[in-house]
Amino acid sequence: MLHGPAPYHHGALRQALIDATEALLAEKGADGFSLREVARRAGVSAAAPAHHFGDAAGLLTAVATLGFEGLARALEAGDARGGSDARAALREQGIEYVHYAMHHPGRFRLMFRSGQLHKDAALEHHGTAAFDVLARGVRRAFGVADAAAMTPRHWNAVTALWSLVHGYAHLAIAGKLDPLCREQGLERFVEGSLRPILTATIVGLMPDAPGTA
Amino acid sequence: MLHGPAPYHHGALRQALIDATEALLAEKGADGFSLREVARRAGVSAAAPAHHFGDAAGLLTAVATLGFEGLARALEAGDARGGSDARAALREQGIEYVHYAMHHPGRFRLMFRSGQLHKDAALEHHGTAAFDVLARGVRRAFGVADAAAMTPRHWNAVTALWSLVHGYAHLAIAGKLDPLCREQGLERFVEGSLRPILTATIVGLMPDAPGTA
DNA sequence: TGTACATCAGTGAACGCGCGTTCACTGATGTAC
DNA sequence: TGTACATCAGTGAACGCGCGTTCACTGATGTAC
Repeated sequence: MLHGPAPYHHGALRQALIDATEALLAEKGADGFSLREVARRAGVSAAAPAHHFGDAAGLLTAVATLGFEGLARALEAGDARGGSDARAALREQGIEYVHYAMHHPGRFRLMFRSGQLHKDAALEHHGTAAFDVLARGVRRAFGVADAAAMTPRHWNAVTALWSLVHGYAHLAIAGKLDPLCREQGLERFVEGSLRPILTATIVGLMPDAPGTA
Repeated sequence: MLHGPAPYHHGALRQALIDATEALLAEKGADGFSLREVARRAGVSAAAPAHHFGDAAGLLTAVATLGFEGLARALEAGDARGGSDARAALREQGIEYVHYAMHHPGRFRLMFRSGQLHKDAALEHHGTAAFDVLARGVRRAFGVADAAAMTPRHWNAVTALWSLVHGYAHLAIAGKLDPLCREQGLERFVEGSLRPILTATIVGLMPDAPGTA
């Protein structure tokens, strides 16, 4: 297959820029990001990214939005893996959350750096959607049928689980858990510690709730 | 008291630069930071900060080191407030951790952005010292006399509590808890939710351990 | 106590660099007839 | 089906800016005698 000269109209510039941004985030984090560097990697002119996305925050917001979409999918997959055991489903969601962050550290950090993102309906929507997966999981584990029936105690459980996995994820990708690994790699350490931590925490938060649906 | 012309030798340049950096972090976060801006705020020449600290990472490392020192002190204070009740002491440590982050968000985030910091013995030392306050609290709550007697289960409790408060702190300063506040301010929300969350989590992590020393 | 001198903290002008943004442009695409 | 034209995605050279760093310097401080 012969490669002619690049066509004047890229055709998939948006995706190319997003891919380049993902690669850049993975490699250097959000600090190494610049519109010009992204343009260079995508093989387009320096002005192209701003032409498409308005400014750097526009491009980063698009990437963060996709990030929340991916996170929500991951949480759904964890939830499904738990099957009819509501607590197991919640635990698997937590494991997915941490794995997602560890596999996409640059993207994950970006998603929570609101200072570099636009306030945007799509971003907000997908952020809320991911949160809702967790909230539904907690509701199911408590046996609360209706979203309106959530009490402060139930919301506290949501907050606690989110905080737990969010903190664990952050510490893991910041290398702060490395000293706790003791010979084994981070991957193995997480495998050994995250599940019991989640199990114990879930029991603490809902000792008397129905364990399975 | 008359202010003469600024003396050629500043005399407290180090502290002035650290103060300016703290103010800048508080105002614009680590992204708005530059050596020139710090110099401007401290009223010294553009070259002065690098002269003193080598480079930006040097100055930021100094600030982060002080940050860990302050965090350790805050945790100690929380621990003391808990008195002889080891679980209460642990809970108060957690509350201090979150409050520290909320009162110094820029500094707190910097402390965990190892990409912008030097690997430094003093930084490492004070980071470990803060961690050790928490680890000692857990040891006491489990009734483990010797550090060498810590089992994986005990370390998991340390990891879990650290993750919980770290995640809670991050979410709080990122504004992610705002939608959960329901009319009340973040401050009040934290006051109402953090304590029960910590209490329940501690129970989950150490259901059979001696509650008080 | 006074003088000479070394040290070194901090200066300030200059540098080159990568950045985001501009703007007149190019040329592929899609639509009207 | 062919032609004319509007649209607009993307170009590329140029701009001004703030940055970190350099380097010859200044002048206060501390020490030796």
